[in-house]
Amino acid sequence: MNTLGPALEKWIHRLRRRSVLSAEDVQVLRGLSGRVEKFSANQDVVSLGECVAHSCLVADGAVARFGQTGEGLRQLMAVYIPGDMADLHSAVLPRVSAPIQSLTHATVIRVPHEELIEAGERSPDLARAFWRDCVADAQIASEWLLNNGRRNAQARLAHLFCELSYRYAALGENPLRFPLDMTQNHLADATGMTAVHVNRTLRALREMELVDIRGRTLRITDLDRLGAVADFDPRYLHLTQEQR
Amino acid sequence: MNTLGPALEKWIHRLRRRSVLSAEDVQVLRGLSGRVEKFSANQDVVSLGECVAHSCLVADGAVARFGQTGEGLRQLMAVYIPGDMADLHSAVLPRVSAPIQSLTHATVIRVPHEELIEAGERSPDLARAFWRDCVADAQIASEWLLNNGRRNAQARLAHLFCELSYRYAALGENPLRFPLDMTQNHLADATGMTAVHVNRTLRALREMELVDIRGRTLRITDLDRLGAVADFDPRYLHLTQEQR
DNA sequence: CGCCAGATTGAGGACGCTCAATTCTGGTGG
DNA sequence: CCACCAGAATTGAGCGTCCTCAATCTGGCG
Repeated sequence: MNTLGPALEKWIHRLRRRSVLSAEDVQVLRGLSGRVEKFSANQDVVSLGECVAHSCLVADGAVARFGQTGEGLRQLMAVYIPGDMADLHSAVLPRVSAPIQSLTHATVIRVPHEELIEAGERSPDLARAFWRDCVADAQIASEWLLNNGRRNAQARLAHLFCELSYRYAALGENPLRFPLDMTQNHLADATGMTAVHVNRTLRALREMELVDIRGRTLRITDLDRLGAVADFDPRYLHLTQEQR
Repeated sequence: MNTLGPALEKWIHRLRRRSVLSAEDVQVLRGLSGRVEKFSANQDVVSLGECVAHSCLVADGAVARFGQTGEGLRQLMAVYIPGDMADLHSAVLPRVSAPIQSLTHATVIRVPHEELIEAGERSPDLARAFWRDCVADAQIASEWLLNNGRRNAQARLAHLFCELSYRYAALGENPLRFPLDMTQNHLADATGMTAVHVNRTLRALREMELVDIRGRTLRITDLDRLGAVADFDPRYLHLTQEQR
């Protein structure tokens, strides 16, 4: 364990679910440094247009990547929970094309690109693991595109909840009861809906006894049926190792 | 020039727009091999669930990546035109989570992953260029997500046309008159609409004197106004070099 | 206790969908 | 060279999901 604490371990754990890493590679990862920063809700972690020199590892809370139209409509492009390296991709494309903001109180560790790139140059396996991680995230974005474009309101929300459930499960946490650090406005921006319609749809899901939101925690009453409503197939998350 | 011909040169050209590559790196790329394959419309180039050992370089025509819901609704996740390496990402994630199909007659060159990976291991710059290319593609998918989730029918189609215009321009071709190898059904699947509504929206765009589709070619009458309707900002395409 | 962001509810309207029929087009074989 | 055909484009009518606007309610915090 190093100064970056459990968040880094979670990230390493996730990388190892997706790639085979040698003990040395893991040691290199454990040697990464970082600066801890805390945010309250709805603050820019990384701003649009900025040219960043660090990637953000989420240690606590939740952050998200936002897109925005000219009229100011927002679209959430990804949600990051503890153990996620929110913008690993910025290591190779440092100009920020979509800002990252905190959804609630969040703490983030900024890891220097320099160290990530150097680690990748020393170990091709590590370089490939980083590349693969970005590709896996891209496939999540693609699934969101499908979700957004071709499913109805209930399925969209259900799908998002299923995704989070599996991601929390992969962290070893309870997949049926986990923090949902998003307001209904955030949910609306994630699913391309309005907050009003999110509210009504949420009520429908509650009345179907599928999910229940109490404060900041989401309870999944029936994951199987929720998955059926969502048309959910967890394979796109690439949470299990699939080697070439 | 090698056996892979102008398609490979186009791809190298695109990589060099996004990354600085040494002359040696370029020579390595030119040394890649590949097997040419031809397809008629709507055939699987790469099938769902398959574990592929090659990436597909588009030489002619157009192909696209498809998502599909349980009910069979389809969502186009990306369109690839000549010079695009459609699934470079499969080099690190070979299991196909979204099939690639031809949109019209298309010819594709299958490049062995082996050679790509080896090239990346020899040259960290090349490895980073591949990684960056995948990241840039991911940002295009994110922009599609925003487009799909937060813009109306006219803007969605206009945005797609603008994107293609800039991508053709980057290949040195006419940005105001280029092949649109997509049926209205494809356009519908790309934008999360129905074919009927695509048709009506297309008529509206034509009546606004913005675009005109004749057979398989798209003519852009007024790119500036089209861009305004689309709320288009080409930066997400990463077609100009932006170094760290 | 007052304040404020977020959640909830109502009513009406619009954008895009469904279903179905018709026309157009390009490629095919006779 | 023409007739034919299948796929694509086009149009109409009616409907439904989701949006807009606006008001009210709730819970946490200073």
